[in-house]
Amino acid sequence: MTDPRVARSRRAILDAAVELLVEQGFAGTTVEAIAARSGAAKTTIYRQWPDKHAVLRAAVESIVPAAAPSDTGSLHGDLVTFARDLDRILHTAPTSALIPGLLDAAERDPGLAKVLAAFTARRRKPVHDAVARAIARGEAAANTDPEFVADLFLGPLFYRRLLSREPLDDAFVERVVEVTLASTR
Amino acid sequence: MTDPRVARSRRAILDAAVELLVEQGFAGTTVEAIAARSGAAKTTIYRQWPDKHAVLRAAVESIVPAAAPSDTGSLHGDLVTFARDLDRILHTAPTSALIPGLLDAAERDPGLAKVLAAFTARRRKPVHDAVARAIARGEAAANTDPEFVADLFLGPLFYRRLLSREPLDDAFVERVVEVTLASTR
DNA sequence: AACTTTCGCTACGCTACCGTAGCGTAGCGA
DNA sequence: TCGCTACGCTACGGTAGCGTAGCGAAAGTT
Repeated sequence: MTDPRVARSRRAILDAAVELLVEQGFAGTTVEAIAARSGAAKTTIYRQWPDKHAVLRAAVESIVPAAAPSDTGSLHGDLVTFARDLDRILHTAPTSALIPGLLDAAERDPGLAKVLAAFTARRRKPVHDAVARAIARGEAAANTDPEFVADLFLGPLFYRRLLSREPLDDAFVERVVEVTLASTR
Repeated sequence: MTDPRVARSRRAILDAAVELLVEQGFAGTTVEAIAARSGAAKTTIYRQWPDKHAVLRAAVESIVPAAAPSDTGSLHGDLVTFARDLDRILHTAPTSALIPGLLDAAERDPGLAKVLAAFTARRRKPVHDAVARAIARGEAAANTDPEFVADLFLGPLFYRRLLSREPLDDAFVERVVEVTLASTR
């Protein structure tokens, strides 16, 4: 159905684009640089996408991170595990460096705004699930609002990453989890 | 001492730059557009700043928002007032539209990272002060960590603005304040 | 083996911007 | 009134980057 050559070049191009987005940001990423790094010719890029924006959008879409649903048996355990995971992602994975640029770009590009929404939703889901399990176990109050828990829990974590630029050390995570748990009772 | 002509053109240029930053973002803001909108000649811009980056930095610096220290007599009142104020700023003032771009630019430009740090610090200060007053009144535990309170309180507010893009309605603010208060006891 | 499709390559045209030079003019201060 | 300084204007040189055209070669397909 699909020519393996197309799949190959497509993957090489998107990988290179992601690398460059991480290194140079949205504004600094050029089609020419993507071509150079991927080994694909610029013409090949334009054969698969109509313009630069489409390429960047596809690149961002290509790395929507896998959600890591962890079921440790307690809400406390689930949240701590999740936060550690998030910390790792926010400091190592390419995703992290992309977030600020994505936030900015989403402000003006509706297409990227959708990608961002998908990102956010995928981030929130494990929290929702953990809360649902906790309610089922009787660990959390039945009327606990999963949405609010997600805001409350994820807010400080992202705030540290984006605004105050401090690390998510264990003590901090533990305190945020503690407060979050308290709000579910 | 300072020529009024310099002050006048400087202000016109920075105002125009801020407007354009809000509308077009960092990448889309050009010196030529700033010149056109401000009524100043491009040469005048380059007489006052060495290059484009310096102009944009100055523009961002020129709108560091005034901190609104509100002392209502209770930590609850202080926080609610602060959150409403923040909501207003985050949805109307030019500051708001600039934040995502600033976050992204700070990722690569150390100069702007400093501006961002100043921004953040100024945001956090009223919270610190409110906590200090609450401790003095005996309303909050003496060992309450103002830094943590700021993270806990501001995190969800900014998260809503940047990531989940939902409004800061009264019910949400009230719940966040409630949880924050609980953490100080 | 014959074909079809995609590829990489080179070479462009074009536009948008950056940053500078030189000029005559208008506002400012003494 | 008279210098001084900043101003706006026009005109450039130079660069980076987008997107396209046309080609022969290579990799797939039947």
